[in-house]
Amino acid sequence: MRRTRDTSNGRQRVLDAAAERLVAQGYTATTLREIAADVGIKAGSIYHHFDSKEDLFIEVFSRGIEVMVEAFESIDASPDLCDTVNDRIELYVRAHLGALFEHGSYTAAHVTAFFTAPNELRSAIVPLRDDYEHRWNSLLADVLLDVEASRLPLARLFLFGAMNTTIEWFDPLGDLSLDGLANLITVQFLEGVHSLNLQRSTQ
Amino acid sequence: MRRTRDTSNGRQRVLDAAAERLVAQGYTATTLREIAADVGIKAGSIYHHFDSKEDLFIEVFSRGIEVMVEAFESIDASPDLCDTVNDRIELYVRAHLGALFEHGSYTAAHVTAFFTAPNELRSAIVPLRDDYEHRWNSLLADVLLDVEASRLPLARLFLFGAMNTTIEWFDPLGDLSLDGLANLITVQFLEGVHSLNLQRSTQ
DNA sequence: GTCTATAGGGAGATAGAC
DNA sequence: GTCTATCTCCCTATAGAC
Repeated sequence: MRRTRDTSNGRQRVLDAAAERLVAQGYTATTLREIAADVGIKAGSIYHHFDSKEDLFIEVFSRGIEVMVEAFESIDASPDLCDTVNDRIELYVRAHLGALFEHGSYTAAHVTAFFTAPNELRSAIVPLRDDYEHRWNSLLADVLLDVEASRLPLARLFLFGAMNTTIEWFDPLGDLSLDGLANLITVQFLEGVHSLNLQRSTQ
Repeated sequence: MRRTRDTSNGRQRVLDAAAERLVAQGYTATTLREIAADVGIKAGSIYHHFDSKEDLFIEVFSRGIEVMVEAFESIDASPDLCDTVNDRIELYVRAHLGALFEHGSYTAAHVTAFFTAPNELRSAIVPLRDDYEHRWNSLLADVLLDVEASRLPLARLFLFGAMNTTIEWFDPLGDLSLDGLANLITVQFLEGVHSLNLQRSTQ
């Protein structure tokens, strides 16, 4: 594998460092000086790659969603990997968790630090977030034909809540594997969502 | 109702303003100048009430947990309000959501901004968090006798994930009431948690 | 592509008058 | 209990040398 001279390498390392700092500290607490030090350059040099701090972090957050979308689409592309509806959903849950824990810090940065970013930056990212959420809503509507459709968007929010907060406590090196975690979340979600059919309409 | 001269009133208003700013902006982005302006005083005056920014926010976060604990204990104190296990859990879920949406911004501030605060501050709060989480683990263990006990701590984490992220999307003025939300979350959680008994052991 | 040097602004915190 | 004034520090961002 030939290693060509990659001019974007420095830029990439800045992005990686920014994502890691975001997870640990949030937006405002993360300084360009720290990021530069992590990479081994000076703060001013970052402006050769990005126009501003906001510009840099827009790219980090966007990449965080792209990682999730790519994981989601990789399941879409192989629709015959499993037999049952439950197993199919579990694949998507596993992909989402994989984006959080196995493909760098970008998705983790997005999930933990998005709400610590300035409003203007968030506005630029919201359409991408909406797109990913829409994919999930469509998936659930296509697959859970026996569940009242109007309940699914709310159920998805509960599912996202359970999945995304794993970033606060799950240890990939602990006893429970990501596969095991995906299985547990999926089973609990699917049993729960089916129960909504039996439920009295809400006040 | 006689209105006595209350020397802690100014202090209380600073705390309230700090909690609201925390929800909107996170720890580092919230400045003492802003908080002072919200209250109608100058930044330097805050130091008459608190030793430091960190000191002020420790009190905000602590109060956020106290509100949850008080809501939890108010259910403990009236154990004969309902017949079934499900209804009983629903009362606690409703109390937790009430702390998030109906008793000021303190609990919301804690849930959204805790991880944006400096490490030293977080360390001071962690024992209080642990205490509240322990109450929930005990509650579930006492009440869900038919569920394998080792699964309950994980199930509680899923439940907290679903409850706490409602702060990102739930609108108390919308069509769905807090009672309705509590009912939906509880039903989905309980059906899901019972399904764990049937599940293969995880890898 | 990275450096040094620095401009310009805003943060937390303190001292002392009122 | 609040004010004004100010100290000190660190941030983002820019300019120009190498």
